[in-house]
Amino acid sequence: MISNEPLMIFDPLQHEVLIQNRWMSEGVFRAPFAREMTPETPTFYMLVMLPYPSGRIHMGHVRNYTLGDVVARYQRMQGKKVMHTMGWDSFGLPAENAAIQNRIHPAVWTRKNIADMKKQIHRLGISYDWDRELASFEPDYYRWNQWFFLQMWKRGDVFRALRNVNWCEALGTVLANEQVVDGKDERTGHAVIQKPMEQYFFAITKYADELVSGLESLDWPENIKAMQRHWIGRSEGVRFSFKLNTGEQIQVFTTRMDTLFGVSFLALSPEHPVIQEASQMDHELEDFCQTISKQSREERLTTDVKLGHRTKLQVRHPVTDELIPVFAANYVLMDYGTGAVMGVPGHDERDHEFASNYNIPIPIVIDSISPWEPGILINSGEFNGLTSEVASNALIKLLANSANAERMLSFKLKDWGLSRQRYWGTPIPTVHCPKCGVVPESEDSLPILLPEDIEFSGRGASPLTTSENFLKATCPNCGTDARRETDTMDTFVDSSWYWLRYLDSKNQTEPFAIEEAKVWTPVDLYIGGVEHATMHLIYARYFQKVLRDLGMAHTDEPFQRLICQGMVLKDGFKMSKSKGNIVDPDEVIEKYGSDALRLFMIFAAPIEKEIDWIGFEGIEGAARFLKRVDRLSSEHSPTHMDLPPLTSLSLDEKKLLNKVHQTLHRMTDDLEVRYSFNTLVSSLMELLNTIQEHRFDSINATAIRQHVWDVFVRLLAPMAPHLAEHLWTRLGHSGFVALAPWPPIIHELLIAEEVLVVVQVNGKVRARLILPADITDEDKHTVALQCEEIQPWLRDKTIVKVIVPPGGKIVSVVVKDI
RNA sequence: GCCGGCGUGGCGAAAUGGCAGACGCGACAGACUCAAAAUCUGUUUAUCGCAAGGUAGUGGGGGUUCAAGUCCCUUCGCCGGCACCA
Repeated sequence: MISNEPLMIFDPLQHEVLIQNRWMSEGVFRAPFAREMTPETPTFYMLVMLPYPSGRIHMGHVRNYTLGDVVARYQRMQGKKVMHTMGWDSFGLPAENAAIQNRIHPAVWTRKNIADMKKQIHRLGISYDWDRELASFEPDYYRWNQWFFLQMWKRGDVFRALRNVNWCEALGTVLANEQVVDGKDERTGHAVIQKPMEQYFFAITKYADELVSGLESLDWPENIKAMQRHWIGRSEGVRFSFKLNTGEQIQVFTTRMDTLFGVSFLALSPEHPVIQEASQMDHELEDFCQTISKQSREERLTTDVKLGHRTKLQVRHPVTDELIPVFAANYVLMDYGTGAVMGVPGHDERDHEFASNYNIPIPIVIDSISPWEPGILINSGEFNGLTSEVASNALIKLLANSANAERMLSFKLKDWGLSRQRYWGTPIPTVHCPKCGVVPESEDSLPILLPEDIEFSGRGASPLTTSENFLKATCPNCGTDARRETDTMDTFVDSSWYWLRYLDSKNQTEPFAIEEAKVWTPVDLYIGGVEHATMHLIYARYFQKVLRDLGMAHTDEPFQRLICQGMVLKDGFKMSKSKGNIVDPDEVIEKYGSDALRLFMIFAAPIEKEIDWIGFEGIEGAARFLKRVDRLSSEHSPTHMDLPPLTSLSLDEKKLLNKVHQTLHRMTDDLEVRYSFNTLVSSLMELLNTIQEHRFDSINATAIRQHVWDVFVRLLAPMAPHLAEHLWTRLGHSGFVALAPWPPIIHELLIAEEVLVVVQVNGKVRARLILPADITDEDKHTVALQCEEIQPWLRDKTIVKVIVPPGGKIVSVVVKDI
């Protein structure tokens, strides 16, 4: 050891990089493969959401990665092997837009952005295993998207169907929802219409029920679970048919079978086949359907005026045999339920509104508190007097044969449309054969590579259609010349399994080895933005279930615990380039160091809340704290002496050690159970204040101080790892604090010698007593009643009762006037 | 409209039914300094009081409890999600 160097005061700008380099060169954060570990080795998988490489990291990233790093570093100090990695969600629209605007190839643009962001993330000192880094735009990654697609095709999980897309006639291209503003292309202002196009789908609705029930077992925030439940929208109901006068049947879906006698019309979606057929002989109906079809989905959903058109069709009520008119109505959606609704205006708000507009009778058939609630049936023939539930069951039974009534589950969740008419994505591995139709590629032809000879004009069909070489293919079935599929995959496919690729990112023969997944998954903790609460987190859960059924996963759910962190704002607004209110992390690091930035991010607010970046005062506070730690600990000269026997300690010394171990206990709980991060910092600040107040100079002082700082520095290490590393060395330790064991709690030091007991009279605090910690509850009772401070409050009163909660810190006396 | 969450000092916040405001920021005062910065010390919910101390207080109202920021009911406000889902 060089005598002067270890006592050096820490200079973030100078020392942080050196420490980062040491971590890197020694491979401190390398995660082992399952095959390198014994089965008993404890592991922890700490995952943060895969970032899009936009070019610069922002404070939201800093917050996310710092919080993840706190957990990763803590778990490592607990002796676990930790999987903590970083990668790039590097396909998607922005790269393609950059290509159109700046004539730069998406791959070049993306590579540069990744390099820039990586440099920034390095400066934060996050403990990633960079050997496992991945980027979804590399053929090495996306070939496995294609491979999964083929496996899913085999299982019948992929299908093709028509669905509306945003079509811009002027550009001859499909646009993403975010590119369409007010029914126009955001960039050029050309009109956008809805046009049905044939596309690929993953049959996610097959798993809809499991995606709802699976939420139960997850340790996720309630609001996220609620969002997912809502999104999937499971509802139990009945499907049955009404007969048209032509003999044809119209199936409806209802959750209120009990209101059957209140049906006074049928409402069908304008896209319903029965309406489509009828409109061929009814020009007014055709016009109506035309009008509605021009509305975008958004328009249709936001108009509160319900539009309808009375058709010439009528159906028979399945029980009463009455004639019921059939309407086409804009408020009925073809893609939910059966696309047809039995109109019960007496007991459904929307039907009521519609019926009022079109002078349809409004029969009342349920007696209940509110017209929309279940109750007792009235005006319902032989069913009168039954409860809604009993009547529903009876009606289903009655109509089982005559109207094919059966129970049915319905979901709001739609199948996952994964086709994108774009270049910068995973090519879908199929060909269009004139003889065999759409045929999947063979596995050994993968990867289907993105071609380089592409023109980016922003108009016309997918850029892939401009590559002659790419289009040329042979049918894997019959060998005839075929045209290669030009659709690429939704980028949500990339992010639906990446945490498994991290486990085995260099594997050339399979997406990952199952043995690795068995050891490392499910992910123990996943941290990311709340904006991914539904889409990404549902798609990822779906993929996990598919993988399980392919025999490639051993759990039903991918992410056991989830935390969604709040955004980082500036003056109440989201930081964004257009608002010019971005605070660049680099700027902060250059001024205060990354430890200070990290500490502030942890301390500023509870993880799930927003942080408003008002100014740099918060950061300065964090930097000030770190400087105090550095200075105060530098007053101590390291020693190898052990902690003296506890019996030889003075009260003052015990108090300090007490605080140390109470802090340790609390912080361990915050990290292990509560996942409360801001309180970690305040606990540590409190401890520093206590250390500063206890500057005793006794025989045991040096040995005690060594213990105090040994613990303190390790508690600091997950949050401010650079300074902690520096101090660890200065305390005379070799090796990295990052790999040092989390300090063990000395239980004798957890219990204070003295405790504060509060005496309340009628709920008001009247005395504070310092009593020996081992006092019995009986003695507490006695001492409390005798203490001087409460006597005035007992004068002229009768003591009704005295409550001493077992082991508590309070004595509650209840009195009343004599 | 429905679902979920949140309302605590000047500000960010803490408090596992048991001392509300820990910890930090800011502010004010003092020490050091020729001065400033940095650092250190103290004060900082309101209100009454010279003080000791009292009283009120966690959006509003009500309740349960010896004890409520915390649990229950109700009401207002803010944020997020979904939005004709039959």
